[in-house]
Amino acid sequence: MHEVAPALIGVTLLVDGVGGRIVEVEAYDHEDPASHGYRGRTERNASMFGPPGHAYVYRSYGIHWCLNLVCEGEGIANAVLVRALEPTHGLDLMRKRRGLDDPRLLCSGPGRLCQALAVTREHDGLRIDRPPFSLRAARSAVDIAIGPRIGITKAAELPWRYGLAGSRFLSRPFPSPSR
DNA sequence: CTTTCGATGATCT
DNA sequence: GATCATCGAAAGG
Repeated sequence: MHEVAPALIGVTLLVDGVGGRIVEVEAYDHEDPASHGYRGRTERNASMFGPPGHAYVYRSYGIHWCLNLVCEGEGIANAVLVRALEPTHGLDLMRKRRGLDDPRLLCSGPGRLCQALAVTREHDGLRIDRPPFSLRAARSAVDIAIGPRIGITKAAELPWRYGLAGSRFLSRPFPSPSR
């Protein structure tokens, strides 16, 4: 899980040919009170418990969709929330879907990214290595930033957020290395 | 720049 | 009935 999450940074994620490089991700494991899988399998989170390599998509705040990639063991609810992309493919379509021009605002957040890529409940449970999804390996090694996760109330202190250090496309900057 | 707040609906208690 | 892995607009410094 915590090997998979940072390994996703820099990977190109496309849905129907539209998407970009993953620059921000958060890990949620089965012993994590903040995870949807923590309290066991339900109708909503069923795909979290399915085989790895599938998508888990859920509705957030009744308004947005959020996309996870399920990792590791079938029957174990481990997943990675995709929080931000650096748009590289299908910019015009993303602008149209989002009603915005600024590339920085197209995919810099889990809800925004799903709107830009048109991810919905229909993608829940689909394999992420087959159409409409596609993944392309990172072109080269990247510098990974680590910090606390965003927007949660439980286990908020755990540093399970991973990102591309210094990227302009993060949903929020990572805390400075202190001083 | 910051903080606050409403929208909106499925899910879970 | 309460919660929520969010966003964007609005208001205040």
